[in-house]
Amino acid sequence: MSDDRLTRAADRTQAIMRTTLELAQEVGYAKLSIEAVAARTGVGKHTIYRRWPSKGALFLDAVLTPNEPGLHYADTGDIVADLRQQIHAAVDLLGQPPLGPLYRALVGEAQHNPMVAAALNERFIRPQADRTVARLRRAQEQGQLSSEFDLDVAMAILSGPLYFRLLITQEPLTHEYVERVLKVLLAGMTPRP
Amino acid sequence: MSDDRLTRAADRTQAIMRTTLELAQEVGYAKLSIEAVAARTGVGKHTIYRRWPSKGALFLDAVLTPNEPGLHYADTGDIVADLRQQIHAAVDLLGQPPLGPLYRALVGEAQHNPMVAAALNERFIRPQADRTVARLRRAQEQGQLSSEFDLDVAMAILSGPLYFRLLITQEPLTHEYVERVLKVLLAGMTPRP
Amino acid sequence: MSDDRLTRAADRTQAIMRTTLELAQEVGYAKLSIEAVAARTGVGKHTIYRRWPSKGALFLDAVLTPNEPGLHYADTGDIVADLRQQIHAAVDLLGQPPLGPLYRALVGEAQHNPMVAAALNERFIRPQADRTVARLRRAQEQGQLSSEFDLDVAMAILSGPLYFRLLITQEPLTHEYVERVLKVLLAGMTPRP
Amino acid sequence: MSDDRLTRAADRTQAIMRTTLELAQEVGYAKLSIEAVAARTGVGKHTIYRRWPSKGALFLDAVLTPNEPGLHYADTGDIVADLRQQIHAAVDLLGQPPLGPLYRALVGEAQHNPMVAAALNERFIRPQADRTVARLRRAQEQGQLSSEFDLDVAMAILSGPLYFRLLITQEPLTHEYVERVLKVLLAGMTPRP
DNA sequence: CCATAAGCGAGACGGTACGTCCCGTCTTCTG
DNA sequence: CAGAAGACGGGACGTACCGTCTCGCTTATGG
Repeated sequence: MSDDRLTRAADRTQAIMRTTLELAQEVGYAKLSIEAVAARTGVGKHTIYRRWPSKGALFLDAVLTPNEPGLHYADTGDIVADLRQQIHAAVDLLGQPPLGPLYRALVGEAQHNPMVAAALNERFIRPQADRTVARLRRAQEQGQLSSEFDLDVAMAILSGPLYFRLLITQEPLTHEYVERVLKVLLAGMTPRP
Repeated sequence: MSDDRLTRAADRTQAIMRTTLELAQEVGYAKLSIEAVAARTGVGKHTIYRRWPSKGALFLDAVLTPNEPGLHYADTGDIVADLRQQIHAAVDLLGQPPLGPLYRALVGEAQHNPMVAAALNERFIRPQADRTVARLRRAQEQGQLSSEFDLDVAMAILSGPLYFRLLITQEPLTHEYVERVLKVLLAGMTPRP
Repeated sequence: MSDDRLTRAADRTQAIMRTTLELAQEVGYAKLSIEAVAARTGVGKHTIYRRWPSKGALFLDAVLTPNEPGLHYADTGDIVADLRQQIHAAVDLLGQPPLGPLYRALVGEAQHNPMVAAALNERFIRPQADRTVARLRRAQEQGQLSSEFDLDVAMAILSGPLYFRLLITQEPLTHEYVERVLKVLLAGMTPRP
Repeated sequence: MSDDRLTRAADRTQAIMRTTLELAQEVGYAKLSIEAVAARTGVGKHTIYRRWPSKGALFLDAVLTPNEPGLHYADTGDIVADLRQQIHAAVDLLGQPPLGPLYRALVGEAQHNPMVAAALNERFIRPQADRTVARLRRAQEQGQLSSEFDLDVAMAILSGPLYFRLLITQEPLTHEYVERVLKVLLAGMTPRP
C-alpha cells in the first residue's frame, strides 16, 4: 500500500533527523558528519543524500521540523501583555539548551549557505515576524498604538537585541533583558497623550 | 638585525592575511582552506599554523586587522547627530562588499568557535558598544536624555535590528532602514516634557 | 500464450545481451556495469539478475552466444590444409575487433571467476580442442601422422602460441605468425621416412 | 640523513606490497581493495595512491618485485638440457601456490589494463623470452639446431602451451605435460641428418 | 667571522570525510 | 502477475584537507 511506503520513507526520514540532533548535541554542528549520521542511524549515505543536498539542509530540517512556530499569536486584547508573552516564550526557547545552541549553529550555517538562509527565513523567521506585525497592526487599528508608529521596526526592535545577545555578545539570554528592551520600546510606542 | 627579522616575519603575516581575504572573497569562507592559503602565498603550512591555531582565527585576524574600530566616537554635542553618524557609518561598512559578506561569515564562524566569538567581541563588538554607551552617558549627564533611560538597551536597539537584517532576514542593509530604527528609538529616548 | 511468453522472455534476453556487447565495446569490460546495461536496455536490474548470476556470466553469454564454434571440422582429406584453414579462421576471429578485445576481456575475467572459466571451457575451448584432436586422430589413422605423435600436445602447440600473443605479449595476431608456428609443428609431425 | 628518508619511504613501499600479497592470497585479487590494504598496513590511502596509480599497478609491483626473472640463462652446452631445466623451473614457479594464482590474476588484469600489460611484458615476459631466444641462437650457431629453425616460434611453443593450460583450460600444470611439449618441439628442432 | 640555531618552503604522512558509483536485495506499482 | 522502476544497506572509490612531522636550505646573529 501507498501508506506503507510513505510511512517507511517517513520513518527513515524521522530517524535520520533524530540522529542528526543527537549527534549535533554530542559533538556540535561543526564536527557533525553525514557519514556519522548514516552509520548511527544504520542507513546508507545515499539515503541521506537522496533527501537532503547538504549537511546544512539536513541540519536545518532536523532543527526546525520539531520547532515550527505555532500558527497563532496570542491575542488577549492587551498588546503589551501579548508581546511580553511572546518575547518571553522566545527567550525560553532559544536562550537555553537544547534548542539554543542548535539554533545558534543554524544561524551560523545560514551565513555560509544561502539555501539554509532562505529556508530558515521562510520556515521560522518570516512566519513569526508576520504574526507579530499583524498583531501590532490590530492593536494600532484599535488605537492602542499611535497611528504613525513603525510596525516593522517595532518587530525588529523586539527581535534584534535578542539576536544581538544570542549571536554577537553571546551573553546569557535572560527574561530581565528582554523586559528592559520591551520597556524602551513601549516608551516610543504608546500614543502620546 | 632584529628589525629585519621582525619585519620579515610581519611581512609574511601580512601576506598570509592578504591572501586569506583574497581567497575568501573568491570562494567564500566555507571553501577556504589553509592549504590553499599556504600554496597561493608561497608559504609552508607550518608557517601559518605557527601564527594561528585554526582557520577561524586566521580569518578573524585577516578580516578585523584592517577594520579595527576607530578609537574615538564623534562628539559634536548633539547626541542625535552623533548616533546617526555612527549608525550610518556602520551600514556603509557592513552593509556591502567587500566587508559585508566577510563579516557575515565571521559572525557565522563565531557560532561554532568560541575562540572566534570571544576575539570578535573583544576586538570589534565591545569597543564600539562601550564607546556608544559612553557617548550616551555623556548625553544623559548633559540632560539630553531622561535620567532613567536604559543606555545598554539603547545601544542594543541601535545594533540589534541592523544585525537582524544582516544575519537573519538577509535583506539589504539601507540607510533608510536604520533611520527608521533611530526614529523609534528617539521617541522613547528623549526626556518627556 | 506460452509461445508469446517464451518469445517475450527470449527477446529480453537477447536485448540484454546485445546491450552488454554494445556497452562493453564502448567503455570496456572493466567499466561495464549491470546498472548501465539495465538502464540502457530499459529493463529492471532484477530482470538481469534473474537470468545471470554475475556480470561475468552475463558477459560470457553475450560474447559466446553469437560465436559458438561450428559443429564440424573441415575434412578435405589433407590434414595440413585442414589445420591451416582452422588456425587462420581462429586468427580472423580472435585477432581483431569486434571479437578480439571482448574475448581477451573474457579470458581475463576467467582468471578471477571459476564459473566463467568453466563455462568458457565447456562452450568454446573444449569443443574446438576436441574436434581438432579428432581430426588429427583421423589423420593419424590414415597414416598421415606418425603413430606415436602426441595429438593433445599438437593441439596445444597450435593454440598456445596464439594465446601467448593474444594475452601475454599482446602483439598483433597475424596470419604470417601462425603460419610459422604451423611450419615448426609440421616438422615434428610428419612421419619420418 | 637522506638515507633515512629513502629508507623510510622504501619501508612503507615494502610494507604496502607485502600487505597486498597477503590480502590477495586471502580474498583474491577481485576482492582486493586499496582501502583494505591501507587499513591493514596502517597507512593512509593517499600514501598508496602517491606510489601507484591503480590497484592493478600496485598488484603488479607486489607480485613481480620478488619474482623478477634471474639475469642468467643456464648454459651447460647442452641446449636440450638447458631448455628442459628452464621450463621445469617455470612450472614450479607458476604452476602452484603461492605465485600461481597471483600470476593468473595478474595476467587477467593485464587484459583490462594496458599499463599492467605493458609492465608485465617489460619486467617479466620479455626478459625471459629474450634470454631463451639468445640461448637458442647460441645453440644454433654451434650447429645444435638446424640453421633455418625459427627461434622466436620455438620460444613461443615452449611458453604457449604452458600458458594455455594455466589460463585457458586451467588444468594442473605438470612436469609431465611440459616434457611432452618439449619432446614434440625437439622433433622439429634437431637438424635432420 | 664563523658556527649555530631558528625560521622557512616543501611536502610526506595517518586520518577523516567527502560525494559518487555500483553491488545485490527488496518493495511497490503498473500494463 | 511479470516486469520497470528504483529505494535500500553496504562497500569502495579517488579526492581534499586536516594538523603533525621531517627534511634541507637560507640567513643573521651571538659566541
